Amino acid sequence: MQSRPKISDAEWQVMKVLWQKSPVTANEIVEKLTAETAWKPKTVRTLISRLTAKDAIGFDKTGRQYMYYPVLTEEECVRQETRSFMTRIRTGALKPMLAAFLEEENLSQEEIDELKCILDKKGEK
Amino acid sequence: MQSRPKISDAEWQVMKVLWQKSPVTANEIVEKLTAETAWKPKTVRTLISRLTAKDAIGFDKTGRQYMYYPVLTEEECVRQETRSFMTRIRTGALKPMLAAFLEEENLSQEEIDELKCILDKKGEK
DNA sequence: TAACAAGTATTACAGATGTAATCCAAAAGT
DNA sequence: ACTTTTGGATTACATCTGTAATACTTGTTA
Repeated sequence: MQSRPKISDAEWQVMKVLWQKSPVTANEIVEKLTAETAWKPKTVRTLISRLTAKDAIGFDKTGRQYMYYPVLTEEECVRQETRSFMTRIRTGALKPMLAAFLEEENLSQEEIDELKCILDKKGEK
Repeated sequence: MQSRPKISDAEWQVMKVLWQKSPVTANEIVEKLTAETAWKPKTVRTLISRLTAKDAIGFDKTGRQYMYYPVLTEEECVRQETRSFMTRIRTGALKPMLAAFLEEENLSQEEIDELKCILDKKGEK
């Protein structure tokens, strides 16, 4: 069971590692994250455990070590986050919110063009 | 003290009420929110208390009732949320994320046009 | 002025989260 | 085979959140 388990901030870090490359051992995850963050190895282990408990990631036991892989895709999770972000932010008018959002981001010219392209497609449909 | 207190999901609902209109009495907030949500009046009171504790909102005591008003502006809060949303989501490439983001939203034609307008302005500058 | 009503403040309590440490079992080395 | 190591499972614990209920104060009313 797990329609849409909530992934916490810290857990997201682990998901991101697995989305980049999988399957990997717990140790590989630990190495990456202890390098990027200030977490102790045990902390990362805890996050991994919680994610498996939530069925957000899975593993195959190949001998002593487990090989972890993501169960939830990055797509779904981004979608999920987007939804909760939007409901949180939105007061009614979408525009001021998105304006602030876009202001906040330092978009490159290419990114801007790509976004316009996406919007065009949505527009004509 | 409060550089950037974290506003929880439930607390955001209260902030949104105050951003729409302020100052208001606790009762007005309670009425709005018990109508929109399934919360009991006491629950809303708790949220109000926590927000004052965080200095996210303030009040003037006029007699026995307090008049509440937001201390943090909607702008700052949206910016804040945007930032944490982006750092959470972002793996490196902005595009796939924003694509999913825009896909997810059901934008009206007008909204699409407005966004393109915002993008244009960013683009030319 | 005493009792009441209406707001505010305090307390409650379970589950999520951040951040680990300790315990246990099996693999690996001696 | 016994001990050491190592990785996974269990336990820890404070804070934050969701969701309220109870207690306390002080205007208001009889």
